[in-house]
Amino acid sequence: MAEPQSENGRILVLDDDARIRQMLSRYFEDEGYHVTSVGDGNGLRVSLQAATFDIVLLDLMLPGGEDGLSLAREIRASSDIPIIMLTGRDDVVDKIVGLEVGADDYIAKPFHLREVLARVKTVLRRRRPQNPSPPPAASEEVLRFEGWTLDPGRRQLTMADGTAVDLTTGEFDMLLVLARQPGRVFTREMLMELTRARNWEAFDRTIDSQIARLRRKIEPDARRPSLIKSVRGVGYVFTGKRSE
Amino acid sequence: MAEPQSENGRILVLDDDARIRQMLSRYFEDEGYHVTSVGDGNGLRVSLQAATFDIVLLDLMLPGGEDGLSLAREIRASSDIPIIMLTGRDDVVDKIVGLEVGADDYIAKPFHLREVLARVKTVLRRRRPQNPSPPPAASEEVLRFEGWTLDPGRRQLTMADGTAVDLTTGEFDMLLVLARQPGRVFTREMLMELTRARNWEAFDRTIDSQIARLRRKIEPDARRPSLIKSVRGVGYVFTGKRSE
DNA sequence: ATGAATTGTAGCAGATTGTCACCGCTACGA
DNA sequence: TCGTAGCGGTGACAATCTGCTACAATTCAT
Repeated sequence: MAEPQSENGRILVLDDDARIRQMLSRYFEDEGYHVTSVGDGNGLRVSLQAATFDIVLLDLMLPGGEDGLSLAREIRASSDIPIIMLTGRDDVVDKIVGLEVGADDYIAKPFHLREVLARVKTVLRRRRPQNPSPPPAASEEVLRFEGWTLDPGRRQLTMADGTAVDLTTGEFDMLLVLARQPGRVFTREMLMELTRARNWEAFDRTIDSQIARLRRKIEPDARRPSLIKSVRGVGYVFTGKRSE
Repeated sequence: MAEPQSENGRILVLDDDARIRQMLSRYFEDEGYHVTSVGDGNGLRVSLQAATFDIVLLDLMLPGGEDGLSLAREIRASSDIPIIMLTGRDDVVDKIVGLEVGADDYIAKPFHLREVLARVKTVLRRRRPQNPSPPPAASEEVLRFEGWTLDPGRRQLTMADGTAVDLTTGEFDMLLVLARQPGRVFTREMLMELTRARNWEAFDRTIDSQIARLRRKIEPDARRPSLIKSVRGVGYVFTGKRSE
């Protein structure tokens, strides 16, 4: 990347955990965003006074009497800057209230950086056109096929009997991309672009390996794949039948 | 190129950047396509009303409240004209959503004109059976004939007794193309176009081989084919009776 | 920082497909 | 009816491509 790409957007991060702040800062800066991070409500207020941001990532669980929801409400009172909340995994109430308060999306901790990036991009894009009615359609829908359940939000796959299948990030991403469009044949190049950040190099069998690993975990008989089939000379297709 | 060759296809380009529009226009016109280019969503709508096109090249990043994805969705709602999206280099979310919305392919900016031409040709050439680019859900119907069941979605063929027949990618594609139009005679050239990506070369018995292999797997008596018959001097026909 | 987990590479084995060569059959005219 | 030019059927083999195991390089989590 020879590009300067320094202004994808200005992000303000509020989290009491310094490691999380640093993690987000580094990642987003690498991605070409300008990041300011603060550890408490006052820092947030000061920063918002001092500069303008395109989006705020707001941790809802703050120590010491601080309350993320109040802060969100406070921000909303004076501006309509997009807010993405970082919530505890199962904090359903917070999520709901958060969206009511005017947050644009929420991400459950622990989260994957790639996921956060995706959400940020989505929100920023959605914002560009005037989007006066904040409550956006919540996050993505769950995909069901042949008894399996793929939950993009929680990033987990469960079998017919309810058992959770342990997929790695990469495996999950791969499955998600494929399963979203059953019957569509994806080339390796497309899969590479859609699941990795990296660049594609000519003779690369990475995708094949990943597919093999994924099959091992989800295909009853890896010799005769029923969910993910290969299309010689082209790539792979998801052949599971979507159910409602 | 002495020929007038003005009808390779009619392309509609939407991009807010006039330079890009011009670049694409000139290039594709040189290549014998008829190009109409517009700079915003309204232009797109008007053009689609006014004339018919073979393909749409759609920039996803539009200024001023316009949203390429919405436009793509809008187009899909009323027609199944092929769409190729022009996306930002790393915009994975856009790519995924774009494909979900029903785009046929995407090209990351900045792109090479050659590349665009290649993709356009590919998309136009084959509305391939195996590459169901039609609207997302449009899972195809299952074909039944003489007890056999051919399921394009799952890419599998089952016999009367429910046993799955193990067909290779090429065999499956071949059968699918033939079985979709029982009684229609396909020349070898058509079959080559419809089942392979490669180019056709004069003396090629590839199709014959593939047919032979396929027959071996599905014909009760390969000597006297009952499902796929040869038409001397022309090609092959599928003669199985479709049943519902 | 360090060990564990995940992902990227290599390379061999097995599949699948592209070509060739050879043969039998069909169409057609002498 | 016989002979001949072509065409289609096949088996054999080479060229490609995919599956998989093993191991190295990275990334992640503590």
